[in-house]
Amino acid sequence: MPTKKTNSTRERILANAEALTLKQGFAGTSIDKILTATGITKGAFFYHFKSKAELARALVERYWARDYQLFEQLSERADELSNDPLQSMLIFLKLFEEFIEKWEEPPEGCIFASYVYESQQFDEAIGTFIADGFKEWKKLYEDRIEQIMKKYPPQIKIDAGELAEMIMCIIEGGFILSKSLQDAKLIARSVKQFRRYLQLIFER
Amino acid sequence: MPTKKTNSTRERILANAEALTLKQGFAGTSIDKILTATGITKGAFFYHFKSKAELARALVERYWARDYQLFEQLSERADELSNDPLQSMLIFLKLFEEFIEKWEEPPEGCIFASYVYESQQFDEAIGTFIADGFKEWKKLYEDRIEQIMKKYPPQIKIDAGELAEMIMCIIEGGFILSKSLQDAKLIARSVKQFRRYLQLIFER
DNA sequence: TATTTTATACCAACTAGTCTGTATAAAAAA
DNA sequence: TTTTTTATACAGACTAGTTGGTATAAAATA
Repeated sequence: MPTKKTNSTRERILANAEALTLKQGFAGTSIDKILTATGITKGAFFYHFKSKAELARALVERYWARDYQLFEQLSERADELSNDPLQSMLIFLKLFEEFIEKWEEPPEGCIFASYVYESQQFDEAIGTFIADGFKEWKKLYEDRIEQIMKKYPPQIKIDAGELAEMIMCIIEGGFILSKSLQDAKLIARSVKQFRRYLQLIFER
Repeated sequence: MPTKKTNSTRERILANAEALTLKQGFAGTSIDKILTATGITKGAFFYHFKSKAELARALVERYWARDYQLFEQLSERADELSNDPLQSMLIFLKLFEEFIEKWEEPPEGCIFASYVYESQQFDEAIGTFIADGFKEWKKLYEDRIEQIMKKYPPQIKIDAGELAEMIMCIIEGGFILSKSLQDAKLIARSVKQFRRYLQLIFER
C-alpha cells in the first residue's frame, strides 16, 4: 500500500536525519548523507519534504511531541503512585532517572539544544517554536512545584519558576556532558541531586 | 617573528569565527563568512590557519584558556575574601552570578557545547581535548567541595563529583535556555539555586 | 634587501533543489 | 469484467551556486 510506505519512508528519513543532526549539526548534515543513511534517492526525499527547511521544522515538531509525551507518561504514572504533590514530584523525578539509567549508550542529545547552537540557520518561526516549547516545559514543572509549595510552605524563600529553570538546565546540560564524557548515567545522577534539593527544601 | 599586525589579524579571525560559530554552528560557518566579517581575504586566512580544521582547534583552545582563566580569577578572589572552604565556595558562586548578571544581552554560548552537538565534524583529538577540559573543570569544583566536606561533614550522603557535575550541567544548560529564551539572567538564577542547595547541605 | 603578510584568481568537490521518467495500485469508464 | 485513467511514491541525471583549499604575485614591514 502506498500510504503505509509513505509514512514509513517519511519516518525513516526523520529518524536518520535526527540521528545525523545530533552528531554533525543540521548544517553539517547534507541531504545526500540522509539519502545514503536511509537508502533512498533525492526523488523520495523531495517527495516527502519540499525543502531542507521543511525537514528542519518537521524534526523539531517530532522531537517536541515525543518529549512532551514522555513527560505526560511519567507524570501520569507518578500521580497514580501518589496523590501528594511532593511525593508525586519526587516519584516523577525518580521515574525519569530510571528511564535514563536504562540507556547503555550516552544519549544522542536534544534537538532543541542542537538547533539553539545553530539558530541562525533556521527561520524565526523555528526559533519561536523552540522557545515556546521551553516555556511550556517550564510551566509543567512550575505547576507541580507550586502545588507542593501550597501544601508544604517552605522555610526559605523559593521561586517555583527558578526551580523549574534549574531542572531544565540540568537536563540540557546533562546531555552535553553525557555526550562529551561518554557517560550514559550522568544525567540521572544530576537529576538525583535536584531531587535531593527538593527534599531538603520541602521535607521536614 | 609574529608582529603586532599578525596577532591582531589572527585574533580578529578567531573572535569573529567564535561569534559566528555560536550562532550558526561550525559547519554552517563558511570561511567566506569569516572573511567578510573580519574584512580580509582568503590569503590572509590561510596564512594564519593552514586549514579550517586548524581553526577549529585554535577556537577550542582559546575558549578553554579564557574559561579557565576566569575560573581561577574568581577563585582567587573568593579565597582572598574567606579562608573557610564553604564560605569561599559560596562567594565564588556569588561572584560568578554577578559576572553573569552584568551581561545585558543573552550569552553567545559555550564553544565546547557547540562542538559537542557537531562532534562528528571534528577529529578525535578535539573531542578528547573537550572531554579533558570538562574533566579538569569538574575537578576544580570537586576539590573545593571535598574541602568543604572535610570541614563540614554533611548529614546526608553527598558525592563531591556529583555536585561538581550538577553545577556544570546548570551552566551548560543555562547557556542553551538563556539563548533560546533571550533571557540574560537565567544562568545566574540557576547558579543561585545551586548555591542554596550547598547551603542547605552544609550550613546548619 | 629579505621576510612577513595579504590579495587575486582559480579549481575540484560538494550543496540544495529541479526535472523527467517509472512502477504500482486504486478509481473510473467501457 | 476488462480497460483506461489517475494518484502515489520513488529513481536518478542535471544545474547553479557554494565549499574548502591552492598557486602566485603584490604589498607591507623589518
